[in-house]
Amino acid sequence: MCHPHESHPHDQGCCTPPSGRMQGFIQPWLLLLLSERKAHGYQLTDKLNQNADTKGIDPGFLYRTLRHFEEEGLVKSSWDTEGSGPARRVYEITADGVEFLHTWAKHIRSTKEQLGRFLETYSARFKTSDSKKGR
Amino acid sequence: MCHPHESHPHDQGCCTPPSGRMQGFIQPWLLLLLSERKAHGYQLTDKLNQNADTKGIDPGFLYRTLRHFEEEGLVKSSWDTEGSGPARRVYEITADGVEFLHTWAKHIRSTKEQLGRFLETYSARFKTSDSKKGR
DNA sequence: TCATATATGTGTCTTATGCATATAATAAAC
DNA sequence: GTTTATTATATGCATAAGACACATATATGA
Repeated sequence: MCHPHESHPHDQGCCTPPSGRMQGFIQPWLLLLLSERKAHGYQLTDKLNQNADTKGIDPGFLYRTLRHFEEEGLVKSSWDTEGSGPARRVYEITADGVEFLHTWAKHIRSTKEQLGRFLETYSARFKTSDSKKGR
Repeated sequence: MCHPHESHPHDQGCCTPPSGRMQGFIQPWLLLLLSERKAHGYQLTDKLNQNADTKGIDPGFLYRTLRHFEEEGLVKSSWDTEGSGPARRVYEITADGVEFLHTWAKHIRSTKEQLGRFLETYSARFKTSDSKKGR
């Protein structure tokens, strides 16, 4: 299991470059979206699906994450029974949540820089001396 | 468990910005180092520890990863019984391993770009209008 | 009343990785 | 020459993220 040349559905890490999304990438997007306006899970799914980087989120994961955020005080929720269809749990970001989004953004910036440093070293090692053999 | 304001030793993902290293970050570094010269695990640990981004790797993880790479044909190993101390298992990257490193690098470049797109959206939302309230 | 769309969840499994611990051989100390 | 430290490799176990499948509930239209 987990062969580099087969592409298993949910190969993450291991010896394969993670084919899926990087870990902890959806969460800051959720907080960012909620910082724009309050929304319920289904709406958030729609918005995430409009962005290639966050497309195809698992609803189970989404709702669990939102509940988790609420436990942590990053968001708060209330039921919206207005309108048609089943009730929606509407999430709203808290001050703590906004603060936390800022912390998360700093982390993402630093991760991006780490990746940049890897790519620099990598490029220095393989600068055009790619010894392209066929392929 | 996993509260944003407590900093647990190995908080990864969840609702906290991952405090440790991002998933799948050490592996490409290992292949990159091995693409420069063959080495045994202990040497690789030393080299990783010289880089702030890869410092403090767990030996168990290192050796397991190397064995895994070997199963996948990305590296091959042989015992070095010369010199003092216990035998060292010396790892050498294969052609497949080099190719795979390139694939991995592409993935890292794309992840970096994803992070960039998040940060752009984030900055657009919070451009200096940080509404700094004390804190 | 039965199917369908909307909306929110739970159960469970795999995998990555950290931490603790085990093993083994040689070198150095006593 | 036996104990201790250093070098080196490896296994066992716990946890957490996330994917997948499935369960639940309400409203609407046929």
